Amino acid sequence: MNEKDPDQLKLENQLCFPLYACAKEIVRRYKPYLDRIDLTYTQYITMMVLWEERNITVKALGERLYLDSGTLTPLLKKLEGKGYITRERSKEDERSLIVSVTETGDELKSSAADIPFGIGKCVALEPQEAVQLYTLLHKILNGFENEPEK
Amino acid sequence: MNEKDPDQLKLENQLCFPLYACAKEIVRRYKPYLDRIDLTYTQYITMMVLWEERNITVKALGERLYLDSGTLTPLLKKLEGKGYITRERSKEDERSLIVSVTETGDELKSSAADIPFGIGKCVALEPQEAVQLYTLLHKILNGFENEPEK
DNA sequence: ATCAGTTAGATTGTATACAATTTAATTTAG
DNA sequence: CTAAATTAAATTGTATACAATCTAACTGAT
Repeated sequence: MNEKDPDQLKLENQLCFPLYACAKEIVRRYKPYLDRIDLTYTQYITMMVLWEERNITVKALGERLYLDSGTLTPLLKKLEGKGYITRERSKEDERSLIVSVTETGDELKSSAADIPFGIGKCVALEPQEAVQLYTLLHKILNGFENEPEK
Repeated sequence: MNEKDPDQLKLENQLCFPLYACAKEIVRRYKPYLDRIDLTYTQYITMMVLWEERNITVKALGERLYLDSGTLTPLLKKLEGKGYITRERSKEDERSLIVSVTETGDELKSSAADIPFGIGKCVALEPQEAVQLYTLLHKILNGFENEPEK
């Protein structure tokens, strides 16, 4: 496990690569399901937060989704265009934009209800392995939160 | 674990989301290291395959990296522009494009030698947990390979 | 109260990703 | 052998991502 072990630069010895590839491939497999409700994957996880929170600022949404305004601003404008959300400035702090789910957006949730099950079928893990993976990923994500301020 | 359990649509109950977020955040943490050698993450994993294989067709490269020509063609043209690779049609089959690492591209490998170690520090996992994660991710990826032809 | 510093979003520019289509080369079926 | 089918890249169009910058709104220290 040397710091300069040249084998560390082999693709098969990387941890990040299977993570990257897996995430990408699973998101790709969402597409046929998401096409039916006219959402992309990023739009879908955004709606997921809104189905739960009803309304949320762009900043809080970005923290939940690990996305910044450069990604969210155009995406939220698209969701607004589809009529699934509204965007309005906060009365208390005009800098903040509050995103809220519309009735149409809410109705989408029932159409999405079978998606997690459909995706589950394409991930070839036993239930207890899925829990293991979930735990490990969240451990990494929590590690990021405790990172030193840059 | 009902097929229509509404809680399945909560972000925190998703397996794909932490996968997506983790991959994205780790790639983002590569940036300062990769900036030094003027590569993006996708260019880096491409070079990693080339450091190992010396030369490879675009098709085989795409299979290794789970990327298609729509992503690879412009990326490979950039790597060619930087002088790290060459691109030439195969003599045996003019449809195939063979990508080869140049001497300059090869020299890059030693500059990259400390990157895996640097990234390792920002992933807060014990060595045995990293192995566990590696195993689970490869199990999912292998599951994809055995998928029915569409 | 004022202005320097901070904060929230929006914007700009670059680089992926990928579906769908196109083009050229190769293979195969009749 | 030749037309049809297949294959490998390239191209086109849409949608992320994210760093860097910008703008407007708020905060805080004096």
